[in-house]
Amino acid sequence: MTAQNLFYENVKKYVDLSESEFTKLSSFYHTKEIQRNEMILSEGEICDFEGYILEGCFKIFYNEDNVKEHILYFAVEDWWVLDIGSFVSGNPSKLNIQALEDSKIIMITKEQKEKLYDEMPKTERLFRLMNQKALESIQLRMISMLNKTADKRYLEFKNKYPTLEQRIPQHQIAAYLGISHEFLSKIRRKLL
Amino acid sequence: MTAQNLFYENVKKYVDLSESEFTKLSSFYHTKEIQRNEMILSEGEICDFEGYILEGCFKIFYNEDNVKEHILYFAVEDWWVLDIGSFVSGNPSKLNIQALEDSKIIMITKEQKEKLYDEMPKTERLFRLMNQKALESIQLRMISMLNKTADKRYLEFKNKYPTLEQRIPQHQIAAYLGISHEFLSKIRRKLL
DNA sequence: CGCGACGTTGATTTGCCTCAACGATTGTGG
DNA sequence: CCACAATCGTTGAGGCAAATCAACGTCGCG
Repeated sequence: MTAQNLFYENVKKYVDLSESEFTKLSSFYHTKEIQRNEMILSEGEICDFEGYILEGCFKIFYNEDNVKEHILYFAVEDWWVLDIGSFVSGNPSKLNIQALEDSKIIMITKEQKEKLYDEMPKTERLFRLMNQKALESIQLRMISMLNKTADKRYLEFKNKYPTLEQRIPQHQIAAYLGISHEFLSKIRRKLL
Repeated sequence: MTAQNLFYENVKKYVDLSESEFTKLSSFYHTKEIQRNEMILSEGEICDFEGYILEGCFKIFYNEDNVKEHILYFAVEDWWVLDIGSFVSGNPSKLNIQALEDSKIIMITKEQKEKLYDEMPKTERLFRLMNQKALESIQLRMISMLNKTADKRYLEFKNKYPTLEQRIPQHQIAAYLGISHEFLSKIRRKLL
């Protein structure tokens, strides 16, 4: 499967689109290659794009006191990268988005997105469903945060994203789990 | 403003609807009065409804080992009550929803909701936008969880929902913040 | 080679939990 | 209308989970 087809397959899970409709949908997007460590959004900027990942991996994170990073989520193939708050409201973002690998995404600007909704009303449904999925998934994580100690959350993460656990440095996983990297190291030791 | 008007005003924030369109939209919903402490969803059931609160207050919570409650969110006037995961997928819910006050909501069944989308495509947009708002708000809370100690989170909560802080018993606020009620009590003492 | 990114380990401290005991208030059935 | 239970909040003692700080080893890379 080519990278572009990944998008088509994914879209078709949510709405019926003919090939020509998909071609039209695609025309609103443009491809972008991003190098490892490149920032595609920095705190204070307005997020005027929405990206869909064809290849690679990103972290979406919050920077506390310019010292500590807290990772809101990792995004890999078939996920979205944007700060939805900033994208929707047009307010400056508090988040940062950075590539963890050389990556390839397709992007749409806010302006184009509005046009897309106007010209292809079907996409309202597509993005409603995708938002629902995202909402569900972050709710599950919130429950896990309220509920479970760090070792349980780590096991859950490994279980849920076995490939991510390989691709991403441990100290970043710690920043996602909400613990220090030292403590994650100690958890891993115990689990052996 | 009557309770019904609350719904109209809220909907109009997201999409343009004529009065007759709104009447049609309303016809998909039915009003329901719910008494304090009544459960409208229990763990294991399928959430086949979506409710919009006209009056009152609910907690949406997860029950750990049938002992400890973790509150995913509180919902008051102009919020929604449902388990979106169960509602969308049709799988049994892990969540519970209970009224904290005598309440009045309007409800729509899953079946009716599908019909609503079919007959009034504009509502796709309405619910897409509402989901976006919900997504943004839970993301903010997740950052706060990753980021802040309990006393900061408590102040943030008070600040953001000053009225809720009055309406809701402290031990429930503790369950929302992810701390024990004893510890919340100690935090409050310090803050005096 | 030398430096920066990454990971490990130990010592100490701190945030928060658990358990237990105790008022105050509310609710409820007799 | 009282008695009693249930709910709610407070406080203290002790313990555990996780943070912080510091030191050190490894690896990849300019």
